[in-house]
Amino acid sequence: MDWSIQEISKLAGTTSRTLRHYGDVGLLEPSRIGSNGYRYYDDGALVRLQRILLLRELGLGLPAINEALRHNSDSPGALRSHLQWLRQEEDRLARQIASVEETITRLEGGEQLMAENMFKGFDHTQHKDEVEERWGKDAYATSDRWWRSKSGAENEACQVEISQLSADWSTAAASGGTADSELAQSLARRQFDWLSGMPGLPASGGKLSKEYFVGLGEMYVADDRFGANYGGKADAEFVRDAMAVYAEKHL
Amino acid sequence: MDWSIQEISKLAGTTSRTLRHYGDVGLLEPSRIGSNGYRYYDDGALVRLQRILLLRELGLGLPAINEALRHNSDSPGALRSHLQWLRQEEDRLARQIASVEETITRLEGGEQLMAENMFKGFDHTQHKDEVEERWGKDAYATSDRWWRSKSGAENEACQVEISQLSADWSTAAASGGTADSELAQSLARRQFDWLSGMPGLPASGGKLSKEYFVGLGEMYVADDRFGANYGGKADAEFVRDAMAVYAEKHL
DNA sequence: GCTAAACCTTGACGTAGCGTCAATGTCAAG
DNA sequence: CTTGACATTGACGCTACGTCAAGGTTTAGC
Repeated sequence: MDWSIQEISKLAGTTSRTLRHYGDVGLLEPSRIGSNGYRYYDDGALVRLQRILLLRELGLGLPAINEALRHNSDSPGALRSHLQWLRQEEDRLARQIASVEETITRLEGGEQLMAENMFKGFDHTQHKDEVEERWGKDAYATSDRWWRSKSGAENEACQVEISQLSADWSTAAASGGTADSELAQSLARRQFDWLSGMPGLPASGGKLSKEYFVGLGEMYVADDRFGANYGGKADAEFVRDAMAVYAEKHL
Repeated sequence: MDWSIQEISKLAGTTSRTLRHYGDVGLLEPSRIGSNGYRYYDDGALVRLQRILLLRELGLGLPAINEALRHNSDSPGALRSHLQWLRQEEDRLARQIASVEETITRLEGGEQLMAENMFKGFDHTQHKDEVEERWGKDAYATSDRWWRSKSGAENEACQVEISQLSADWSTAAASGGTADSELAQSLARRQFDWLSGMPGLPASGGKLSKEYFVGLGEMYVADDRFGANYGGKADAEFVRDAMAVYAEKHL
């Protein structure tokens, strides 16, 4: 007892195109091929097809399905790892939804579509490649995880803090003071303190590493994103210099 | 002040390939193109690029981003509809996760990776919404549990039985007999007996409810899935009529 | 002035899983 | 014999780029 390609496709609730595709990728071959080239499927193929479709509905990819069926159709191994992936996706989606909601809220509050960008460049996570090269992959990953793990409220508080700091730097730079002025140094200390609150950053003697702190200042100048969010390169240089002075004095 | 393609890609934390792609699809054109064909981007382009990347991280597609930026970069309209889609995805994922977990549990219980599809359309559980509306949630849930609770062997036996019944219906419909022919009526009785074996179905006087039996026949016609598994709408009508005749005579 | 390194260009394939023509051959019914 | 339904292979399309490939440009060092 066998069926034509269209018959079996209807039996299983799919399309003939799908069956041809499964044949092409070696997932389900016809049990017989007529002299005219027609594909015919028997009930063994039907059972396999139904298993394939079941697994597909569960979200597995075709290669994974092939593996699962080839290895042992009744062992939950493939499903377990697939479940992990699904949970990760769920997490990712949840975070993305939270981000979108937050962004909408901020837009409604009259803020610009720049919010995180102001923050960008202030910590090292935006200089991924360079930071990985200089301080190792963990520094980036840890800090990034930390940032992403913050709740909406915490996140917002962070944003406010960094926005304030950012605005104060701008003001100070515009006021024409020097990098070793009291104002600039107090800002450098706030910046240091803020960075100290982030985990995974290079430290020495329990404090944020001097090398890292100075290097970050250099990045601000080298990487124009920072300057782009402020008054330009001059401001970035001002910040860098103030940080360098602070580092020499206190680190 | 403008940057080369690689400079701006690093500034924004992306790649030159991405920038070329954005140029190709008209999402972000270079602000200037040198006589040698080199692309150059100014700070206006940088701002736009950063907005693009922000929206992209939120999961919007490139066309949607283009719309959002062209229409009004600070209106949350696009984000709202995107949020809806994200929530749907979240729902879908949650359901998929539940299904996978259930499947794993059943596999651990020694059950087979069964084809529920052969069975599709023949009982009411495939018409979930409608059956819940007409006969209450219990009818669906009970029957579904019953089905799922069957062991692999039982399940397979069931499959064979229902496949046979299904095939016989097809033959009878194709043979051109009437709904009140002996053949059709014997099939209706087999169908009735089979359904009688399922728990949770509406009954009256110890027998399967006439109303339910007739209604199920109507569903076969109304819901194209049934016809799709057979010879089309005509066959479904044949089955429905035979069932109705049987119900009048015996219920 | 030459050369190698580094950076630029366009072009095209690959990805996941089919949907959707297109051009053409085959089969069952009237 | 014709018509219509169904079959075949082939190839493009879709998302958002990654990844060569082949070849031109600029820059830095000798």
